[in-house]
Amino acid sequence: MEIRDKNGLTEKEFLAQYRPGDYERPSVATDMVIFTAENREENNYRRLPQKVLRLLLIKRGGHPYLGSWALPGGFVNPSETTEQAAKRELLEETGVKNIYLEQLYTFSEPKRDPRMWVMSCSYMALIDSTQVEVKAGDDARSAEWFDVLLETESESITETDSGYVSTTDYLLTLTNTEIGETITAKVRRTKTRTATGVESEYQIAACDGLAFDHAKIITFAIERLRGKITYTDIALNLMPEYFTLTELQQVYEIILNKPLLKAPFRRKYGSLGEETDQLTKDAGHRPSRLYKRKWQV
Amino acid sequence: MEIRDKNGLTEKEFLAQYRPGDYERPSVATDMVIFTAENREENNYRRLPQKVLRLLLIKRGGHPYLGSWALPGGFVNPSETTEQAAKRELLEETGVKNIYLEQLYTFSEPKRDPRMWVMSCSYMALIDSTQVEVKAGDDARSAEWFDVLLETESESITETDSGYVSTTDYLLTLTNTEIGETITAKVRRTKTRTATGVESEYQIAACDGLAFDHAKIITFAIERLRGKITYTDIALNLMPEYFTLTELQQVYEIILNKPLLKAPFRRKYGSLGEETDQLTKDAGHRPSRLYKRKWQV
DNA sequence: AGAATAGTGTCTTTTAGACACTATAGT
DNA sequence: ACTATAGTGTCTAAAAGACACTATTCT
Repeated sequence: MEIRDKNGLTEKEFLAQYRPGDYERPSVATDMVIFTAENREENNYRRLPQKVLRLLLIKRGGHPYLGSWALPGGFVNPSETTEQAAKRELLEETGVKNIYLEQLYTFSEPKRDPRMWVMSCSYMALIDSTQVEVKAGDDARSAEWFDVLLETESESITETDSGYVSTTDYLLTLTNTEIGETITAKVRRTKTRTATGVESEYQIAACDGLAFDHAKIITFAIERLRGKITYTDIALNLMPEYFTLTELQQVYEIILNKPLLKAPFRRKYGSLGEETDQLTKDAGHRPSRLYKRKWQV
Repeated sequence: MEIRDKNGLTEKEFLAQYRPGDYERPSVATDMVIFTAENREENNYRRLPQKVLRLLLIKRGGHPYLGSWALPGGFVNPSETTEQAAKRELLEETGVKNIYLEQLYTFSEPKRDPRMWVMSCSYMALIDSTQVEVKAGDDARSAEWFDVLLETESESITETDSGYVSTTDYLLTLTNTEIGETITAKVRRTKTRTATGVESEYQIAACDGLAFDHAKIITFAIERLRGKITYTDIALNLMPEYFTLTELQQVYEIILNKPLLKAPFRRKYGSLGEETDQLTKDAGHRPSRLYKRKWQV
């Protein structure tokens, strides 16, 4: 390793004398979309509890977006990776340690934070509701779980001479009935296909109660989740260790936001669980077999 | 918008007086894996030219990794997104403007650059070889296209009591016969599945001639490319406007690194092209119909 | 008995995989 | 005529979709 550069320095000498320039650098933060699937009890004793998809938001206690809700997250330290930073934040916010965590996308619009240049490396986390124990919010900030609903309001495709433009208008609704909060946002996804390139873009068309570009990040996360549950086993990360196949199907249905047929669902996804000899009890109807999470390889 | 924070400031007043702290910030760069599919002529006049998958590397003219090859890229400016930075670099390196570009992953190991804290937001670009016109390298740096081969050397899965550990050893070989360079790297991918979480990790086990963690980035890009060609139309981005179905099949074969059967391939991917009434000529065998790129919606 | 859910059987349609066959330009 | 590739037909097996049927527990 005795190669010398044009100044006659070896790599070791070069690094010893190296001083970074003083050009501007961005702050880098992680933002996390933490999903969980929770049971919502029915008042009819015979009825099964319904699953709901929820995500964690934190009320902002200072400017900017004071009073709005934001994804949990924070700045990355020089001694850690973005993933380690996300894990650290996750532990602080939810007290959960070993968790499914997946990098989503790095958002880098220069003006996405009105204070300064901040890039956000976003992550999606999936946790099973039996593990969650959200820390009591201290004075400045309160954390709450919101029911998630992402609906496609309209979709259109326009053919152009060299490609097409496709537009999807999403309506994102986040609700928490206990504290009486409802957040809505409209996110438009545009995909422009020309002869030699594509542009994919998310725009926030309307936003009531969500800070920064977090409506984009949440939409992105739900799209990713929808895409992945059909061909991977990530849905298991939302399930407790023992679950029934109907519960698993409900989780698929709330994520995809559409009903699925029972028999084909069981044929396709039944293998995500390992049959046990346990049955549910006191259900007011035929008991259901419990399955154990079986991670696919 | 007259909400005031605990210091009695409105958002506008807050932003006017806001001064960023002087904590350390990372430099953020983009690194690009630019793929193209090129024809390699055969010396038998009857034989079809074979497609090869190539990627662009740049020889480093200074420390660190002086003399090694690196992915094209550069630092992100405060006025642009990472994607705009990638496009700017792409134009500088290849002279290509409208291109398929996809964000891959943000690599953030604090020590991935020995000089300082640098995060890399990596992108994959696909360009069709008829568009490429690599700029002549100036004195300090030369850009070259390398043939790409990613092979799975070994694969193993060990079941643990609460999950499993799966290991894939990849051998990455990049060659350019004209300049007589061969670069090899071994990348190990480890996926650790425990009761309540997954860790996915890429490690460089050996590396000869590639700078930084670029062997990881390239491996990641090829995995993504392999995954996506089976269920999207991205392979079209590697094709010229008019192509034969055999050429398209060859592109699939070099990316997946395995032979495919002709009839099922045509049934599945034939619809990626729109039939024209043009035929190839002077082939020494039956001419082939030309198809036009047909972007899926 | 009746409500509500659990779980299975089976039909049709689609898709994937494998392989063999026919077709055609150029030398 | 022969070479090398183009392009199609068809069989089988597997998967997806739809729906109806039977089974079981608790009140």
